[in-house]
Amino acid sequence: MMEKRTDAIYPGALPCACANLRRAARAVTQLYDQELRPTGLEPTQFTLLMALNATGEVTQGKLGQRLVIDSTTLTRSLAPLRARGWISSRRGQDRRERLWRLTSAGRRELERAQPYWERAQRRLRKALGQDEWSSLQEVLVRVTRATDEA
Amino acid sequence: MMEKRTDAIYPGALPCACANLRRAARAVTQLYDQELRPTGLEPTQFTLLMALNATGEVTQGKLGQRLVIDSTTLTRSLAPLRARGWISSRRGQDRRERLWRLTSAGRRELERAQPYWERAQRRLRKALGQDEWSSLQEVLVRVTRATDEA
DNA sequence: CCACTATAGATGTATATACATACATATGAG
DNA sequence: CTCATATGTATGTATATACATCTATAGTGG
Repeated sequence: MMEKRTDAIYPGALPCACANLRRAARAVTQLYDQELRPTGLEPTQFTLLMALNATGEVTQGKLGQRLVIDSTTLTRSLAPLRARGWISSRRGQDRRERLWRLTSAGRRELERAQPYWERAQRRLRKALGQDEWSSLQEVLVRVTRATDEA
Repeated sequence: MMEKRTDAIYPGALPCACANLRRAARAVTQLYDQELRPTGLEPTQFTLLMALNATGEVTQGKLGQRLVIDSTTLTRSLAPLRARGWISSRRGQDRRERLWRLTSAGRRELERAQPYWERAQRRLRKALGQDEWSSLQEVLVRVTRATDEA
C-alpha cells in the first residue's frame, strides 16, 4: 500500500516535465482507483467504456488517436471488456479495420460505475479547488496537442 | 508506431480528470522516449538517476515518496540500474531499509544522457510556450499534493 | 489485372506500475 | 526481556503500455 507522503517528503517540483506529469498521473490514478475499487473496474477500463459511449461505433485506430493510446495496445486493453460482454466489434467496409461499440450490458455497467467515478471527481476537485481544477484540464489538453506539433 | 493525430481526431478535453492526465502523460512520455532513445534509457530510468543525483543517498521508501512510486515497485524498477552498475545499495542502521545512491558510473551515464533530455525539454517547452510550460509545472505539483490531502 | 507500397490490427517481448501477501527487523507495553 | 504490533522491503500476480515485426487487406501506377 502506498504510504501517506505528508509526514516525510512533501513532493516538490521535479526539473523534468515528463517526470512531473507521470508522477501526478500516478497520484491521481491511485485516487480514482480507490474510488472505483467497489466497481471492479480499473480507471483505464472505465475510461474506455466512457470513450466508446461518447463516440459511438468507432475503429480501434480512431479510438487510440482520441485517447493517445497505441492502437496495438488497444488490442489487449479491449479484450477483457469484450470478454465480459460490455463491448463488441465487427469488421468494417475496409476489412482491416475493427469497429468497436458499447453493448447494452456495457452501457448498464457504465451507469452502475458512474457514481463511484463522480465521487472521485468531486474528491479531487474539492482538494484542488475549482480554479485549479479548470486550469488543470485546460493545460492538459494543450499539452496533449502540443506533443503532436512538437 | 503511434500515428500522428493531427489529421483525424484532434484530442479534445475528456470529462475525466484522471483520463486527461493519463493521456497527457502518455503523449509526453512518447516525446521524451523518442529523444532519449539514442541513450538507451527509458524516461523512468532517467528520472530515477536524476532523482538519486538530486537526493544523494536515500532509502527506497523515501525515494518512492518523492516520486509517488510504490516502494515495492521500486524494488523492480531499480534492479536493472543496479545490474548496469549505475546505482548501488547498502543496508541502513535500520536493517530493514535499503539505502540507494548513484555510483560514479551512474553519474557519468546521467551526464551522457542529459543533452538528450534537454532536447526533449526544449522541444516541449517550445511547442507549449513559456507560460503554459510554467503553469503546467505548477499545477502538476499542486495536483500531486492535493491527492495526499484528498 | 499486377506488382508495389501503405495501412489496420495481431502478436512477441519488454518496461512500468500497483496491490496482496510474506518476511525480516524494529519498537513499545508490560 | 518478551510478546504484540508496526514498518521496510521482497515476491507473486495482474494491468497498462509501447515498439518491432508480421499478416491481411487496400490503394495505385502501369
